[in-house]
Amino acid sequence: MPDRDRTSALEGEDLETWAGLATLLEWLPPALDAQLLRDSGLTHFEYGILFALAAAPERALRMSVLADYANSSLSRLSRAASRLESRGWLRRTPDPADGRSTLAILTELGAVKYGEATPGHVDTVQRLVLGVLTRAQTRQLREITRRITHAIRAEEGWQQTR
Amino acid sequence: MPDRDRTSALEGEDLETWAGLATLLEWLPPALDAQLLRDSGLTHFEYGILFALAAAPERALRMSVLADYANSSLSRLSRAASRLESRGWLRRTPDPADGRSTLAILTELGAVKYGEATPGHVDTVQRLVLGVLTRAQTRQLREITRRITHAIRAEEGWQQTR
DNA sequence: TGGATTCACTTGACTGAGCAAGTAAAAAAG
DNA sequence: CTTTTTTACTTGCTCAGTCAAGTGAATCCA
Repeated sequence: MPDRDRTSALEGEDLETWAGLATLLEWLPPALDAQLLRDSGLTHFEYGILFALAAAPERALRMSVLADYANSSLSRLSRAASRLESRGWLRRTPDPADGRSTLAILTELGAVKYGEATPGHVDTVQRLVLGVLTRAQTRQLREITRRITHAIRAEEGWQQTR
Repeated sequence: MPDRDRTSALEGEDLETWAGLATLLEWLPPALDAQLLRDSGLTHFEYGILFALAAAPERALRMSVLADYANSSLSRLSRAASRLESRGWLRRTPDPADGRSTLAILTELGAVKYGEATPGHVDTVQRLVLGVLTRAQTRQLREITRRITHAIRAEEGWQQTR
């Protein structure tokens, strides 16, 4: 684990690295949204919700669990769920096991929608990300994102679902 | 340059890699904003504007050039500039050389603000990103982001300042 | 068992970003 | 030189996201 000098300005290679990542942070999300919106009328965030539900047993998850999977605050998820619900792709019902919880359930229509949206999205991820990296880089990227994510979690006391 | 199989679902290591990056995309920007907002009342985007101006000759740049540096649409920059202007950190004046263009100029107050905000921000970038990576990983990250960014630019016909 | 907490959301108010339409200046066309 | 087009923004509208406050349901605890 390195601990390079901590002067008070990013310089040289570090600056380049950081600038590159910052640029990625600005450009990649809009690029993903653009394809999904154009082809399926979904944001990447909404797609993520469908993805998580499609993979879940009974195609159902508690809102709080889903929020966790989708890296989302509960409030953001709540609004997104309203949108998806109004389009018939999702429905919500109180959890019979605990009246406080709400189950988000992917409808049949939602499952179809998810199936239709997937190939284009996967293709985009391949074209923009996985496909342009070598195997070694893919492996490194996995480790790199893991380390950064851990650092973030450590940073902010790690509050559950924010 | 690899060209691995293109089935229509992300699986195994590819899925892990992508999930890791997607998580980073959700968590890192808020983490950066959180520190900057708490300590300096600036978003990362606004900080980027101050950074670009501080490094520019005369501390001035045309809005369109600045938009490019800040990975921003002109409309987004225009609003951000209004906010910064109302707080006295920036002023705008028509470019004497071309009346269509507007020069964004960092004020003395803005330069001070930038100076005060920088150490904390740099420290955060070190703690969350550069400091948790090995030298080799930093180098790889630079190349990885470069490749992905290029792929995005290629993708969308690359429209100037969006 | 009953009153206070805690939990799991939902919602109102506000802010920031995107898109499309508008404006003024410069450049190009005729 | 006038008209048209292009350039460089700015702004109104709408919408997604945050924060804080609100609402029931479950749990704690005396």
